[in-house]
Amino acid sequence: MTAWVRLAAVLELLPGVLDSQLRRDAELTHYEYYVLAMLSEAPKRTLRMTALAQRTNATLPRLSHVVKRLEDRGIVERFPCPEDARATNARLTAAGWKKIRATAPGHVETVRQHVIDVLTPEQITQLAAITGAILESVDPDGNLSAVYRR
Amino acid sequence: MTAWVRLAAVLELLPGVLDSQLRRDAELTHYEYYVLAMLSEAPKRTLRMTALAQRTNATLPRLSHVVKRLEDRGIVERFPCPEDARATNARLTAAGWKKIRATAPGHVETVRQHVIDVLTPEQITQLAAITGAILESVDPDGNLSAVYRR
DNA sequence: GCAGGATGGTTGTAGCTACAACCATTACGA
DNA sequence: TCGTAATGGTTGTAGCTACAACCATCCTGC
Repeated sequence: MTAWVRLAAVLELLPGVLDSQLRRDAELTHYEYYVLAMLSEAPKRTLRMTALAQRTNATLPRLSHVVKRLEDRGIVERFPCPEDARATNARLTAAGWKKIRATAPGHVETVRQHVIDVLTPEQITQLAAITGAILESVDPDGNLSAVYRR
Repeated sequence: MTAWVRLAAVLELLPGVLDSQLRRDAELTHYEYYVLAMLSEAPKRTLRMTALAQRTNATLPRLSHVVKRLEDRGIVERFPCPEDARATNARLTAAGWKKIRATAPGHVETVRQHVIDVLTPEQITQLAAITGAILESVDPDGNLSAVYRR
């Protein structure tokens, strides 16, 4: 019971903390940040919408709306995929690359402050195992989140 | 890194799983369920708005909107606090009590399925300690969540 | 070579949350 | 005892997400 009550509280509170730091410092949602981060790590900073949705644990409609807004802000751009006329590619613009480079340190610091630094090394290992088990039951087929699969 | 990526994925995915089970089976949000659960455990099934907001890890405006909607549905009722004219009390109605009694088993089962049952007893203990540490840094003054304080 | 389904993606909209502004009541200090 | 601040709560609104509906392209079997 204690474990569940606390986990529920973390589920409720932590996203708000992350969001408000990013909104304050970079006018970004935590989810938007994640989108940029995944793009920035991809070859040519480009990813198909479906792949990006998987990596960011989101549905396609959600991603589509978010990318549209980021596109309006000049942070990403979309173009049709040459190999598959159905598909759309999303690519980080130069401005987007600058943005995430500038934003990352502050965000990483926030994550360290509230999660990593308050745990012992053993606890971090434990957390990886625990969240891994939960993810496997929440998303058994691995439809989402190819990333967290070891 | 692995621990954080997975935790972020849990933060993104688990609420959706809980929400959709409750919406499907009871037309309730996970947060609304939590509100009803806290009321049902309180003396006289009544709590002041501020206390209820604390126990549910939410801001007062959010709670106010939610309670208004629950009131419209006949699940809770509000009445001014006799001792402090500023304060408002929220109380579970008979219908609300029936509702949560009917809903709890299914919700508990979902939580077991996705969290409790996929972990070993040691991992559950570890999870309580880990989330406890995170909560303490996210909410150092204990402004919220009196509940999870041991 | 084409019918039917699967895949990839967008759009419309209802509903919830965050934030700021606001009002009423109570507590406190000089 | 009165002015000021703190407390308790509500409301308005902008913005994001979920869900459903929709369209276009690709694949498969026959």
